[in-house]
Parts: sequence; structure tokens; C-alpha cells
Amino acid sequence: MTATTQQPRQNGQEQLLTPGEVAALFRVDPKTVTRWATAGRIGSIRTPGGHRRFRESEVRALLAELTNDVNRAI
Amino acid sequence: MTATTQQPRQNGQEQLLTPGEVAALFRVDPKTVTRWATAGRIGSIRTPGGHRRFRESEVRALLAELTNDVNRAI
DNA sequence: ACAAATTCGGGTAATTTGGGGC
DNA sequence: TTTGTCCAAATTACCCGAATTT
Repeated sequence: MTATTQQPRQNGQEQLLTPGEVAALFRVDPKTVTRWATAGRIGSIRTPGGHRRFRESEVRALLAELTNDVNRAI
Repeated sequence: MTATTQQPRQNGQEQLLTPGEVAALFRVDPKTVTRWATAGRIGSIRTPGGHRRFRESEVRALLAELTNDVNRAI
């Protein structure tokens, strides 16, 4: 992905990430991220054009699980 | 004035958002919001100078409609 | 009236989508 | 079962100069 310029944050809004950005964080193909969304493993917001956006907080939480090698059982 | 500065609402008028503010909510380019308006996917109002403004209630409703959460009981 | 930021337009790259098959 | 890749079509991002907004 070409490093798209990050939008300056605005009023306590939820920061959203593109499929390419999430894919880069997990080191997977963007399509894999799409599959996670389709499978309901991660929440997503659609643009009116159909493109997906992901909540940064949710993505960070998933990343933390992988980093700590946690085995669910919440 | 930066995009984050906004006048508080005074009367019962509908709050209007700029293309940049709507773009931030969906994490897209402001020009993309313009295309949505041109394509009729979202309603818009024009200033006398030709700049577009969007109804906040309509934008919020659209955002909520296109949101897919994971663990969310409606 | 001046300055800074934003939003016009158009055009051209880059990304995303969905399906299908390995 | 999960992931990566190929494909065509659709959507979005970045470029410019000029006009508008605040």
C-alpha cells in the first residue's frame, strides 16, 4: 500500500483504518482482512461505495492478543 | 480555520457539516464525499459560492446504517 | 482588505471488491 | 480450515490551478 496520508484527528472521533493499513499491521494480505470481516471476526464500517474501514481500537486489541499469545477463555 | 473548529448550534436549525468533516467520519478523501453527493448517494446543500454542506443527521444515519459490529445486540 | 485553509473543477494513479480456484 | 494469488470492474486517492470560505 502506498502510505496514504493520515488524516488529522478530529473531535474524539473513532479513528478508522483502511484494509491495507490493517493488513500491514498483521502482515497479511488485505483480502485476508476482508475475510475476517465477512466472517464476523472483526467489526467494519462500509463507505457508501462499499469499501471497508476498521476501528483502530478494535484492531489494536486483536494485535495485543497475538502479541501476548493469549488463549482466549475470556 | 482548521477543519475541527465548528460553531455551536444556536437555534433548532439542522447542523451542517463540511466535506472535510464528513470525510473524516468515513476516513475517506473529501473529494470522495463530493462524488457521493454527485452520484446522489447523499443529500447536499450548496453555499452561494458553490461549496457543499451536508446534514449531520443524514450523515450519522448513513454511518450507522453501514456499520457492522461484532458483538452488538440491537 | 489580507492571509490561511478548504473546496471547488478535471484528470490520472492506486486501492478495494467479489468471485473463482489452487 | 486458513491463507495467498489471478482477474475485471468499481471505488477511492493524489495531482494541479482557481475560486470560496472564514
